[in-house]
Amino acid sequence: MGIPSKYNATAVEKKWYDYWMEHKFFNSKPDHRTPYTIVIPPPNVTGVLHMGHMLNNTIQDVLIRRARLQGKNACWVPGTDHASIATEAKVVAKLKENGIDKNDLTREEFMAHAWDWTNEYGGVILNQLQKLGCSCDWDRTKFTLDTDLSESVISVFIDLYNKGLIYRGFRMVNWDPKAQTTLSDEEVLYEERQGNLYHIQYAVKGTDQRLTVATTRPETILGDSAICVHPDDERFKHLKGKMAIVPLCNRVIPIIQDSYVDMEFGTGCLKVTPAHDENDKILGDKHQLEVIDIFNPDATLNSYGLHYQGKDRFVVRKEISKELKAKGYLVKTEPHLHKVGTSERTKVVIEPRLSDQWFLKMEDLAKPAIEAVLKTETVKLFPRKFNNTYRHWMENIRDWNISRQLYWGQQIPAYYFGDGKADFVVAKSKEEALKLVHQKTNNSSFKIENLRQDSDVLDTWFSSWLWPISVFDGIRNPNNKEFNYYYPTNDLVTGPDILFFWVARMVIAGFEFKGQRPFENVYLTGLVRDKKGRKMSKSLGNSPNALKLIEDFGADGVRVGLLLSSAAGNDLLFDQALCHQGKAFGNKIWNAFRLIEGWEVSDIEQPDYAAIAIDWYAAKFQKVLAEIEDHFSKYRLSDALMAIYKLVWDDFCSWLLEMIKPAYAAPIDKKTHKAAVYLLEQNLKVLHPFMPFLTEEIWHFLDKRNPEESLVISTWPQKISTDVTLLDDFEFAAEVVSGIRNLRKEKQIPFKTAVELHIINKALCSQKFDGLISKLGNISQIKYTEASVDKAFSFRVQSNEYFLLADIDIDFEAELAKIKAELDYTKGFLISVQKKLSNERFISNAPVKVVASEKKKEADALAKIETLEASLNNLT
RNA sequence: GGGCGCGUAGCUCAGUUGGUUCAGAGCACCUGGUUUACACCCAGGGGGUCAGGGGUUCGAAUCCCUUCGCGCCCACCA
Repeated sequence: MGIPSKYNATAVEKKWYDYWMEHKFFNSKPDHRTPYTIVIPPPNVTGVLHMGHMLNNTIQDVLIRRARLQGKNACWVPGTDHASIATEAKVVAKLKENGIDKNDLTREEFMAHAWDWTNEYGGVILNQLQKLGCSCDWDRTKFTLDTDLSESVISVFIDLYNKGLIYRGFRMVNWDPKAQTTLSDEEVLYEERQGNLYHIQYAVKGTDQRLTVATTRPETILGDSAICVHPDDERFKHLKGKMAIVPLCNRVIPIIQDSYVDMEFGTGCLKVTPAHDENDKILGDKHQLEVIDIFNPDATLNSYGLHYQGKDRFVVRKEISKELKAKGYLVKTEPHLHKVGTSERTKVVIEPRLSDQWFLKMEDLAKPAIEAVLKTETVKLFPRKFNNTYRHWMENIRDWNISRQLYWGQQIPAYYFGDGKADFVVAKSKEEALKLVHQKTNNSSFKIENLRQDSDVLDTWFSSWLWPISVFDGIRNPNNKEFNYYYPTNDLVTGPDILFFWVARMVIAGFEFKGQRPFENVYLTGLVRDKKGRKMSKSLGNSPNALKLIEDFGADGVRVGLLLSSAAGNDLLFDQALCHQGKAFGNKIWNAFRLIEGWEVSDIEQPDYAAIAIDWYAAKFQKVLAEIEDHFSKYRLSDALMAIYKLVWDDFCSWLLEMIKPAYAAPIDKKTHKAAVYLLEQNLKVLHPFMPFLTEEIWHFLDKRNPEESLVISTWPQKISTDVTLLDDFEFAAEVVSGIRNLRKEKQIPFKTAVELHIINKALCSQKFDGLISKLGNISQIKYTEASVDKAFSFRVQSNEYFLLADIDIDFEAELAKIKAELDYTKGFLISVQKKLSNERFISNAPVKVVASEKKKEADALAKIETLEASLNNLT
């Protein structure tokens, strides 16, 4: 089989992905090996691959592939999330396009449409993840609305209800008037908006006095049930016990006093609208005020809105302010910057609204989860800085509103049998519910037809918080083999934006339902931003097409590009140039492989220089391998990749291959070639998690023909002991080579011209690398000498002196100046070191090690000065 | 308003317990180099008052105080 000169990523990637799938290399079953498990953060079933997914899943794939190479039983469970609000919104929009209004459909009809839609468009993202190379066990693919997962959700709801942790409450919730559902606090985003502060006058009943309130929402005056002033406010003391008249609707409301009011803000008079503001609701409860809801669910005004009935809240705001002004009630309007809650999904302004909702008590549930992260560290966050954020949220946790007024999701298993507030039971089926009703009421005349199931569904996160458990069926069958084997999972990789939505709640669920952490480590990635630091978004159009990137740079190139500069938890400013760098790296590896494979191998003796070069790289590889392991242990994946990048590019390609490369058209000896191939294979192993396709392709060219010899299921390099002195010796030799190259460049001695090198080996450095120095510097002969050489260019490495003999005129003045400059610098350095050493407090306080190193510096400097002065004397 | 974090080369960032050449890496830039794997390349080079100021220390990018600039999270005053 010929080796193509260009690497064709697209063709290669498809070939190997199919091959891996065909041989089921990604599949996992419980066995005797140590499991290594990751559950994917399930993307929205309707989602398409974007940069965030690519980063996230590349990281997971790196971790899982490395674990697989380490001989662990690697299991990466993929799947999708039903994403109730987002998906339902898409289905509603789609139906609307076809002229169908959701409200005209029954629940069952709507669900049928939604499932059709999901089956048709859903899960596209999973195929896209395959293009990226993700080695998930696709046979395990789960969906949060699968029957088994839904059953788990329902059973958890019932369990928590029976424990007294779920309750029904009439509460102020975040209402999304577009989606017509409630949102959790986490789904509300606050945006700074320019609004107005309207100063509106209310008449005081029975007097000709007026008082002025300031409000940002004039339309809500129709729902006012009191005016509130501070009890200590001298300006309003005379109003105590009086009544005020609401403009336009002329309703008479009390003037109450409460220290909640901020005397400094606005006019010091607050209008109280308990139905439309959380704080007003609290005030209302305290003072037993009437609750007047003026809105329909879509945020148009209802009959309390008088002549504004049916109009949208924002339209009314404009119109009512005009009317108030015309009638003399509006005395002032001033610009006011304030924050407005908006829906994360639909972007519309949230309306605080009172309604019956289901809540989960969180305080006690959170306790083990707080302890696990902050005290015992059985769950570790990477980077650690998120511990503080986690603590802050968990210690101030509020009850979780888990009901949503949607169809798409698990319907709440509560069944009503009467009109009273407590006339319901919670059960997993109507039949069971009926039994409970009979028990509860002591009345067996209730029939199934009399039962009405709650129409709300559960918050999506109420199913995804079970994900690490439910994908292994750990709720329904807590003692099943798979669950016991794979759970707790090892690593979770996700964005910090869902630390509370999801991560914290999974920890809670893990302890509540299994008594164990759901995962050991949480790797929090940064957000992918554009080059200018802006969030990537559709509206800005700054998000690159993920699939196009893979086409252009190859999956390996994109993976490397993404990882090259993405430290955990830091935002990643994405630049396509990074992918280009990734692709170039692939090209470099490909060509290194072509070079090695292109050599003609012959049964000749191995040159000494080749033997030492091979030994050196073997030692270097081990050193870097240890660094890589260390980086991985700290989840510093980009550092691990950079270490490999430099190892392969600089040490393997630029040094090793140049060192062992045979002369033009000459063959290479068998032994060196075999060693080079072996070392290349070692490189491929550590590269594989990052660049799975390219490495597998090369691997198979290296005589690995059988499926069971595939790189993907190969073994991670072993740690072995090597001759570490070679590393220092090589560093020294490399400096000598650099010295030669510099002189050649400076004096314009072409590389083709061989030169002689004389060495005064004062530092007594190893001569092992002389052969290589000759080869890399094109040195005709190396001579060791005691005395300086006239008519030669010189340079120094530590206290060693090197002379390059070339057939070129020497500029003595220039040589002299160079040596003098070096001498001055070294003397200066010596003085600073000696100053430190003559400081008694330094000697007595600094650790022995540090003092010793300063002494060594002094000795080295002295030796070098001696060398320099000697050559200076020789020249003059 | 409360909390957390950041500011190091043109850009993106490492720098762990204050102490070995600790002032670094990658990219970008500049100079030179094409017959012999790769111009997606090779060899070299320049570039930083570690945001500013003060303090502790024998010693500070690292610890403390302060000023300035930036980001995130939470709560939210009508």
